[in-house]
Amino acid sequence: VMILRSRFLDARRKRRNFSKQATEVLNEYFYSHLSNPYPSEEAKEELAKKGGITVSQVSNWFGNKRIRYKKNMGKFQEEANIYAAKTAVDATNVVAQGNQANSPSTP
Amino acid sequence: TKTAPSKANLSANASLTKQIFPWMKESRQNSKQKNSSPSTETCSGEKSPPGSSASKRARTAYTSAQLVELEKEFHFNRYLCRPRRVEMANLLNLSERQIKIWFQNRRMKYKKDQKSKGMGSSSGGPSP
DNA sequence: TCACTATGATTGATCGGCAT
DNA sequence: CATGCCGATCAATCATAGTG
Repeated sequence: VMILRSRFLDARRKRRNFSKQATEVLNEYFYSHLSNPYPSEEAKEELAKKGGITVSQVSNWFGNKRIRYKKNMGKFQEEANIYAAKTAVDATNVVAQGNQANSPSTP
Repeated sequence: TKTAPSKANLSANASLTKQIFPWMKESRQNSKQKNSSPSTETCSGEKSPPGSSASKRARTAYTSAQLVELEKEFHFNRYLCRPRRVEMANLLNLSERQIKIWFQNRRMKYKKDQKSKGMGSSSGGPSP
C-alpha cells in the first residue's frame, strides 16, 4: 500500500479546469448527440479547435462524461435540459433516417 | 452520496429525461465472450475473460517494482517475444496476459507521447 | 481552515476488427 | 481456427481545483 505511493510525482498533478468556452462546446455536442455521444476523430478535432484544447483532452472529457452521466443521470438532468434546448440535432435515428425514405426493413 | 444503488429506473420521464439509450446501460461484458476450454493454452493459467463468473476484472494495481521492471524491458524492446514474456510473467508474478496487455497499453501511451512531443514549438505550452 | 464534491488525467483491462 | 496488435472505450482511481 505505502509501497505504491510512488505516484507522488505523477503527471496528473497540476490540472486546470477547462475554460467556459471549452466546456460549453463539449456539453453542446454531448447533449445534442445524447443518443450516441461518440464523436468521430474529425469531430473531436473540431471540438478541440473550438474549445482550445487538445484532441486527447476531448477524448478524456467524453470518456469521463459518458461514464459519470450514466452513473448518475439524475444529477445531470438540469444540465441536460439547458443544453438540449440549445441544439436540436439529436438524431435518435440517424440510421433510420436512411431507410425511412426507402425500404423500411433492413435487407 | 449515500451509496445509493439507484440503478436508475427511468421512472417514466417526469420532466424531460430524454431516454435511456443503449450506451447508458450497464455496458461491457454483455455481448459475448470467448472462453478457454481446450487444453493446450498458450498463456499460463489465466484464461477466463471475466464477465460471467469468477475473476472479476479488478484494477490490479501493479507495484512500483513491477512497473520498474516492465518499464526497463520496454526500453529494451517495445515488443516482447513469447519466451521473454513467460520470463517476465514468472519474475513479476503476473500472468502472460497481463504482461501482454501492459506492453500493448504502453505502446499506445508511447505513441501518444511521441505525438505531443512532435509538435509544440520551441517554448512549448506548459512552461510556467 | 476543513470536509466534501466536481473534474481532468492515468491506466489495467475489455471489445471488435484485422492481420498473420 | 487460434493468437497478437491496434484503436477506442470502459471503469476505477488518483490528485487537485472548487465550493460551502
